[in-house]
Amino acid sequence: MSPVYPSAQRKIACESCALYELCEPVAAGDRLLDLIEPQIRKDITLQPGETLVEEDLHANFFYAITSGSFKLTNRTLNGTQVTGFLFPGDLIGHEAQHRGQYAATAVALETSRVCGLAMEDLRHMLGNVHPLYQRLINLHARHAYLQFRQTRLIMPRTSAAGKLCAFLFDLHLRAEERGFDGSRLRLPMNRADIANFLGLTQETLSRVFSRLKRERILDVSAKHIQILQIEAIQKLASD
Amino acid sequence: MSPVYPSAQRKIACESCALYELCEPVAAGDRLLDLIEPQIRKDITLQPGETLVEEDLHANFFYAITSGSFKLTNRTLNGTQVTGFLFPGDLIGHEAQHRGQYAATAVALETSRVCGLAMEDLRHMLGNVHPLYQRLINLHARHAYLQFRQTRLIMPRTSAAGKLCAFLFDLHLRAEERGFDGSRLRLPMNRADIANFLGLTQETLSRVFSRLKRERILDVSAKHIQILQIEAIQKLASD
DNA sequence: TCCGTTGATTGATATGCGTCAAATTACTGA
DNA sequence: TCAGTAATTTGACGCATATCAATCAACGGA
Repeated sequence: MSPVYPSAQRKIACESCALYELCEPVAAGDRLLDLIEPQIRKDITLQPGETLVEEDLHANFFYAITSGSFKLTNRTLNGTQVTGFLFPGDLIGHEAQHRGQYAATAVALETSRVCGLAMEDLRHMLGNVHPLYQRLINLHARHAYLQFRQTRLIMPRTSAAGKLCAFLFDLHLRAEERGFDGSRLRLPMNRADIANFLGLTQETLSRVFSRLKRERILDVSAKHIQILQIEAIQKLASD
Repeated sequence: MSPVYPSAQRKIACESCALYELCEPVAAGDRLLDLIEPQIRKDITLQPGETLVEEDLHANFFYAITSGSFKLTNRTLNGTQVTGFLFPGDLIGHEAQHRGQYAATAVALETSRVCGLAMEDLRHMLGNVHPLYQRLINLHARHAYLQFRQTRLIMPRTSAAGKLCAFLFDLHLRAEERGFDGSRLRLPMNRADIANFLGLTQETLSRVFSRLKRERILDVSAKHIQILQIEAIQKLASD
C-alpha cells in the first residue's frame, strides 16, 4: 500500500469524497445527478499558503477537498490557533450554512484542489424540493458550529488558567445566546468532571479557581460562579 | 437577569430549542408541524446520574434537552473521558444518523427533561419527501462525527506524548478509512502547526518525536512518519 | 557548489502542573 | 440540628514542560 496522500498531485477517487453522495448518487435512475452535478465547480486549484475561506467572512461556497491538504485556523486575542487539519474527502465551510459566516480560516498546506458548491444553489435546489430540508441542515450546521467552538478553542490552551477561562467563556457565550445573564453561571457538574474535560487534575483546577477568586476576576461559591471581569477571562482564555 | 439555567426544574421556551425548527415551523401555513409534532416524545424525565444514550449502542432516537444538563463521556483505554457538556436547547445523539451508533454516552447531571424523536420516524417522513435529504444529513453527520473524534479524543490528554500519539492515531484512522496504509504517514504541515494545534511548544513536540524514535515506536524523517508499533501509539494516546 | 535562510533538533534552566496527603467545607439523611 | 460522608480546597514536593539559546539539517537561489 502507498503512504497516505503520497503527493499533492494525486487526486482521490470521487468515491472517497464526502461530496460523493451529492455528486454521484448511487441509486440508479434517480435524477439527483442531473440536479447537482452541473452546479459543482470542479478542480479549483490552490497554491501552498493560499487561503480558501476566511473566518467570519460571508460564506458563499462550501468545498470538498479532492487533493492536497489544509489547515484550519482561528484568531485569538494573542495570536492564531490551529484548529484542525483536513485531507482529501473532507469538507470545508459547510458548517457556515448556519450563520452564513465561515467558522474558521482554511489555508492550503500544499498545492491542493477542491470542488465547490454554492450555498445559494444548494438552497435553491433544496427549497424547490421541500422546506423541511433547510431546517434539518440548519440544525446540523448549528450543532457542528457549537461543537467546534466548544472544543477547538478550549482545549489547545497551554496553561491551566487558559483552559478554565476558555471553558468559562464558552459557557458565558452559551448562556448569553439563550438570553440569560452570562456573567452568572451555575455549574451543574462537579470539579472532577470539569478537570477531566479540560485535561487537568482536580487540585490544579481548584487552585486556578482560587487564584481567579483572589484576583477578583471571579466570585466562586461551589457551583455558582459570578464573572466579575469578563475581559480578563477572555484575555486569559487565549493563553 | 436570572442566572443561567437557574434550576433544573425550569424549562426553556420551545423557541430556544434546537428542535424548534422542526417542532414549530415558523412559516405560517406550511404543514410540517402536522407531520413532525405527533412524532415527538415530550417530557421524558431523567434523574441525576441516569444515562440517556450510550456510546456505540444502536441509535434509535435523538433528543433535545428542554431542562437540566448532561455530560458526554467516551471510554478510553485508561478510563473515562468527559467530552462535553450540554444544556437546554442542545441536541443529543443526532450525529448517530451517520453510523447508526451513538458517538458518546450522555449522563444527566441533574434532574433533566428531553424531547425525543425516532430516527426511523424522521427517515420515513423524509424518505417520502425526497432521497436527497438522507444524503445531505449523512454528509453532515459524518463530518460531525469525524470532527468530534478528531478533537475530543486528542486534546484533553495531559502528557505531551499522549497528545502527539492521539494526533497520530487519528491520522492513522483517517488514512485507513481512505484505503491507504495507515502506518506510513506524510505530514504536510510543519512542526509549528502541529505544536500549535496540540497546545505544545515546538521544542517539546520535537523532543517527543525524538523519544518515540529512540524507543522504536516511530520512524521519523522530517515530514514522513512510519508507525512501527501502533499498539504502543494507541496506548500512549490515552495518557 | 556554496551560501543564506528556514525549519527542526538538542541543551540548560526555571516554572507550572501532577502527585500524595491533609484539612476544610458542603451535602445528606436521620 | 447534628452527625457522617462526600466534595473541594490547601499544602509540600518531584517531575514534565515552557523558555531561552545554540546547534544542526534541509532547501533554494546565485
